Amino acid sequence: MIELKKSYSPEDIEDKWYSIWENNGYFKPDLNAAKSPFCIVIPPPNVTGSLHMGHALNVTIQDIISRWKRMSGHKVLWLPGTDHAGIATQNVVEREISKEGIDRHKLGREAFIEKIWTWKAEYGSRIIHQLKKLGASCDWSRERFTLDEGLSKAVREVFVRLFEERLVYRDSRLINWCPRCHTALSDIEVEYEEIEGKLYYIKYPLTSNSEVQTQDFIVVATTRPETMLGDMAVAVHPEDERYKNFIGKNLDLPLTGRKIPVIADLSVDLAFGTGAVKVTPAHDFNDEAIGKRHELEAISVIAKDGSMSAEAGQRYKGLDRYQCRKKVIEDLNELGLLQGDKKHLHSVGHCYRCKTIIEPMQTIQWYVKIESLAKEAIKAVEDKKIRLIPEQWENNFFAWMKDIKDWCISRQIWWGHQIPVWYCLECKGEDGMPLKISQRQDPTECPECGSKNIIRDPDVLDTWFSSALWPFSTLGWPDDTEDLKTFYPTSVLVTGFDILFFWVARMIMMGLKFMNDVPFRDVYIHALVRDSKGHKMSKSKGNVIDPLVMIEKYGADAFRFTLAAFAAQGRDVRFSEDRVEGYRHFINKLWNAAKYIINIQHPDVASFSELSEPPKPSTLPEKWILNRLAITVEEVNRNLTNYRFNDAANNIYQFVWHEFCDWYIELTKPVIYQGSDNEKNEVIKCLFFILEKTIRLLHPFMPYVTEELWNTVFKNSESIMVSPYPEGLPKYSDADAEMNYVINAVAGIRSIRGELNISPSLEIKADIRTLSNEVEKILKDSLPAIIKLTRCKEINIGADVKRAKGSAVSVKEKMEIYIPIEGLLDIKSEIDRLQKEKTKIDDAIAVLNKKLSNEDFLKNAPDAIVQKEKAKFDNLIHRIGKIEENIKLLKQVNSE
RNA sequence: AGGCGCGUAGCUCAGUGGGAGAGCGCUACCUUGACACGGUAGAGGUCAGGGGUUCGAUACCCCUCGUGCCUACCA
Repeated sequence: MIELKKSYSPEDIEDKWYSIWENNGYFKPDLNAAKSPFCIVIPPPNVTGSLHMGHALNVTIQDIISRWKRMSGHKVLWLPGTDHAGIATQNVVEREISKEGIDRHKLGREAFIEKIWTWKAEYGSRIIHQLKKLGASCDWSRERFTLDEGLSKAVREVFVRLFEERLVYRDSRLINWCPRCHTALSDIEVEYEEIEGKLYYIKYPLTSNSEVQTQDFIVVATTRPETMLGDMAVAVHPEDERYKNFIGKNLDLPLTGRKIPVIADLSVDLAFGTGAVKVTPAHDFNDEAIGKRHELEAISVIAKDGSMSAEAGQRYKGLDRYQCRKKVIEDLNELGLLQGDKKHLHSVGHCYRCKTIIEPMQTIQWYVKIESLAKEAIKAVEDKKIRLIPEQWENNFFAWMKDIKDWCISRQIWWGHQIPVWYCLECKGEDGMPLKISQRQDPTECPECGSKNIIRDPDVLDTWFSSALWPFSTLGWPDDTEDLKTFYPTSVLVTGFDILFFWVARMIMMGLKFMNDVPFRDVYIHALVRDSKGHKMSKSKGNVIDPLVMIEKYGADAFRFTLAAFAAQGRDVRFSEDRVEGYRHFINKLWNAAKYIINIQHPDVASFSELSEPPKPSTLPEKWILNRLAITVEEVNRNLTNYRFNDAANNIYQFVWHEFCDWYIELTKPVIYQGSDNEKNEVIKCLFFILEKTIRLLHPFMPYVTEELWNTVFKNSESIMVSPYPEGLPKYSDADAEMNYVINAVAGIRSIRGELNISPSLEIKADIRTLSNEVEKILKDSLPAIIKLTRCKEINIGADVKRAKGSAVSVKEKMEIYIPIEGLLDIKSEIDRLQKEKTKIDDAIAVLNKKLSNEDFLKNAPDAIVQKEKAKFDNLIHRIGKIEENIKLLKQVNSE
């Protein structure tokens, strides 16, 4: 005897099924199977990470696709792994050890890296456990980490080849520097944030031996007064009448004793500030460009830790850049050279890892020459070798790729792939710098001069360098592995738009360069998960919803289904917990439908669970529900193909609840409880068939509950995971329209009962005048069901049915429904009752009216409460109208 | 400043050249042999506003307002 608990409780079964799936190897593709390959590589979460809503959405979508494709007959590889996340991880561990009063420099490079590995061993698998909680069907036997031996080999190979082809180079220029992380950052690792600063107006006096009057000066406007210590010129627009006479003259740079020239440059905006710009080539990107045009020197007055350098002068040296700003202002003020300041809104670059304000800094770094790589990537997208979904992202992609700058790939940190370059200290390369050596094996001597006096570059590669190789490095490249042959190019990449440039664009470039083929065919770009107000979730804002809490409260299935239902293309997700609760109810609904079905008493009921052929019914409800199922199956498959997960989820929801449960199951009850064994046979077959198909259809969305039902109700294969996905079911196209008449008849009778408040326990008579023979036949065939659903004792159907005196009417398509209410209701006392109710409602309206015209209430009550009260008010108004109508109807019936 | 979105029920959101929808919330009734995590009947919307195209616009085009994001600039 099969049994199901009264309601579904996820906590009992989720972990159980997950380990059964994993232990039975259902997540592993069979490479020898004669099936077409399908592959997704996971966007590797940071090892430091813990599951957030973004991951949850991302992973749910990938799992839906993977399970769907697996059931649809592909050999599916969903390859998981984690990213070493250079700066982020180093920061986390640095914070950890600082609690013990240690810093990494005291510890030394090797010992520090050792610490990180220890930390990774302990905490790095947390995120993996959390992915499993969601039900992710990844092949864990192929799990990768970006610092694995194999992936490191790929990184080495790629770097050396780029080096050999001169696509990487070393150069000294201004870069974004994080003084806290103590490393260079690439352009996109800088986040700009609008902050309110001050614009200071500073007087730069003309040098006294000039022919112009000595009291003359130029006023410059700056937000960063401390950088004036490194000023090399003041630039004005060549056409600016105010300054024309100054061009070529010298100014005394206050606080320094240096003299700097006034130069003319077209980049100066006449309208901004004073029209005169102080030029600090060492600490500003625009100024660097001006400096280059005018062959100015660059003096770095800020050191790499954000303090002032010796070049800033004895008075300022060692001060923090912001302390120095204060001091410079004070000093200028004392000298009478500060004209004033005003508030100024401007956006300032911050480190994307630690949020420290970045400092443009002159350093030597490694770069990837990107232009040729970008060209190929653009072409691949233009030629539709890669599809971006939704397509609108192509615009952003092209815009970014066409304007892309060389990629700074060296980082002055310790955690990551150390750059495989050695410098010979004995001989020089073409550029006059120490000779650079980059080989697949660590060199022991200089290949040019044979000197053993070589040292390795201490820097590591940008963490995104190894991520860029992920689609092929994880499959075994540079070795020619079976996995690589089978699964590259991968099928689809599922990712958020926030890493489109960090990651996706670079994978495309590297894939095309080193595999001569795109890394994936489709890129499905999903939305960001935001809070209910539309803000990004972040710890500092305190608006984070923890996916694990959702799973614990509602179960993974309900949570996953919610994410799927929210995942409309091209729109951000504003997460609301109410929806999760709603979908948990949906699961319970499904659970109870299953309970209804297996509780049916019938001698052969067990045999129906092994049904594989679709039933061939002759009765309308069965034809109708099979037709609805066939159409739902078709739509779900189509929507999944088009990455329309929300539509697919809604298709199933609608079918299960509002068609299968609301109508079909109700329609089966007369047969199940009163029908003959033969009639019952047909219906039971159909019930089992629908249930079986439905849970398979739902499995990619709700893996756990469907597996549980599959194993409880059906025993025909080991797991629902390896059963085929429904498709191509037979349709009964006429059934829809025919069933509609039955539904209308039922709805019409119910409507009258509801409106007139006829007790549900009262069995009534109804008459239906049909306006076509077809409708008459259909309704007569379904009579027992209609009677049962409307709790009638008798229904007359026919073309010649007349409206009896004193009956209420409901008009539907091709039929008129009459219910004689004389005798059902004691009309006089019903009118009395309604009058009394009317008085009650009148009072309630008066009270609410008073409340809603109370200004204190409107001012002080929360909006939601006010809205609710207003809604109540409207509702009461409407009800009073209805009651008046009904009183009128009853009076009329009474007089007939 | 430029680009890309969004503005539909009280809230969170789907949707479409012809019928305005879902979940939650709200009102009334109902413990009807799957389910109160339920059922039935209801209320609630100038589909932001204004123009245009069309026989017909919530949907397509233009403008305005509001709002979000991205890129650039910000001395």
